[in-house]
Amino acid sequence: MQATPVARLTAFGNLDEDDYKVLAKMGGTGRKFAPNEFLQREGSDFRRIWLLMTGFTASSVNRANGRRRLLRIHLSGDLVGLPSLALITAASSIVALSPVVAIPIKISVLTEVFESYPRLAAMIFLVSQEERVALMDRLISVGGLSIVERVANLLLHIHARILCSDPLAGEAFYLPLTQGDVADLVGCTPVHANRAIQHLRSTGLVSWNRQDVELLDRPALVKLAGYIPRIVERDSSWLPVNR
Amino acid sequence: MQATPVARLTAFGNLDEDDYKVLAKMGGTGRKFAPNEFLQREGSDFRRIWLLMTGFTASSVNRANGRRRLLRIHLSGDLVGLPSLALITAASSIVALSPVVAIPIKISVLTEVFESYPRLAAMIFLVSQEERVALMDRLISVGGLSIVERVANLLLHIHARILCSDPLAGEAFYLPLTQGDVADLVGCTPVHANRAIQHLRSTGLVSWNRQDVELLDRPALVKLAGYIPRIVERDSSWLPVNR
DNA sequence: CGACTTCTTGAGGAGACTCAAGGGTGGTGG
DNA sequence: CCACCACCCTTGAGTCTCCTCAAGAAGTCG
Repeated sequence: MQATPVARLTAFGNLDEDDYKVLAKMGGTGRKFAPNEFLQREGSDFRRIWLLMTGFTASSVNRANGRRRLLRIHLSGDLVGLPSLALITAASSIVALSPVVAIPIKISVLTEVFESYPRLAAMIFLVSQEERVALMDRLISVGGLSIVERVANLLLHIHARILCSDPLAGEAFYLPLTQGDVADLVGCTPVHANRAIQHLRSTGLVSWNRQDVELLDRPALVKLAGYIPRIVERDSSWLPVNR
Repeated sequence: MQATPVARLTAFGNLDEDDYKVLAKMGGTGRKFAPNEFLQREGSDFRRIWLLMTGFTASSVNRANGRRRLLRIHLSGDLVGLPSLALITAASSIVALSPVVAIPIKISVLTEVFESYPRLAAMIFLVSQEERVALMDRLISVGGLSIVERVANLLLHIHARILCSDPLAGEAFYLPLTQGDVADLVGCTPVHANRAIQHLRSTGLVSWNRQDVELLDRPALVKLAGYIPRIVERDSSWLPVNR
């Protein structure tokens, strides 16, 4: 297992040797997915989780009007499919937005983690809490901001996530999303997403050509979007120790 | 600890004697809160979780326009404050919407649960996943439905939660929310919430007088709101056993 | 009884949607 | 190598939902 995919876990504290040992068990062979291919289908009762290695994926649901709604974007290092563990059928699909590599993980590994690696279990638990906060932030965004503000918010969020796994990345990043994808993410029509993007371009806040995005004026974007950086609590003293 | 507050846990499987023993440690004396009183403040770095015994609470953030946004409603049996465990400062406030009784729980109890009661830990983990699904459902609602549909959705959701802790409850329930609260929950103005409620009344779907709500035609409401019942997976075979 | 909050109703305006059509780009196959 | 096709991006015009502002009615609590 490379360093990158565990970045979300190590944000909360250091992993010990045993943790890495059980994580290594997760590291099987990755499966490849093409854009718009599904890792999981909404309504399916087949229970499996994935560890994302590379690429962009999103949780998706189908809408009455035929379009889809993208609820949450997932990047490398994310463990996806956990929410549907609680239900008899999957609440959302998981769809690849770019070429993706993901490792399927057996649920039994999760059993072992909870039974024998309480520290690791608690850290996975914390990542899930972080996801809850992220969903709440998206709810604030969708319910209270204009489309231009939501797009700015989305870009800042993705940029922060990329910085998390690659602290040396600058203001520019690769974004393999169509404007239709952006529309599905911020909850509007492709036409309107296009207008919002052009507004960000014309005001000089963002450069966005094909799949290359650069945040030209991040402070202004932060102000525009009312963006609140979420800083994770590292070395939480309450974390249990492994036996 | 009464039976009701553990309903969300037992939905996933049976608890054993040890589980109840550690849960009993949680059961200190409840603190009372008046409506609009805060259990937790957005931005606070004081880390604590609460077990709700009675009353309605909600996760709340302040908006630029002076109003607040209610992100998620919490009822008795909910463990609130978990998401902010992952962050250095609380992402949202937790506010009482009715008279509330809640038991403060020390974080150290959580440490003990993860260390020694893996089955209970996994069940709390599953409730958090269920919460993620609920947040995704709210995101679908806010991003894709009209105000009338969102209000219908909210009523169906609350009704389902009440049925969960009291299976004998009928179609009528006590809802201690003002129309302003409803507006903050569905993400609109009080004026518009009022119009939506009147629409539901005039079409004979809902009876809503003061704090008494009755769903007069639940099938029609379900259809209107595109409501999808989320059924939890009971007796998940992967759940660990306690040592 | 008076002050306050909540509920209700009206009118005008702004943002986002729908429908529609044209232009650019990459991929495929002849 | 070129023609064609599919998808994505772009732009325009009209419509509708929802918001804002405003004010009055009803209910609640001290």
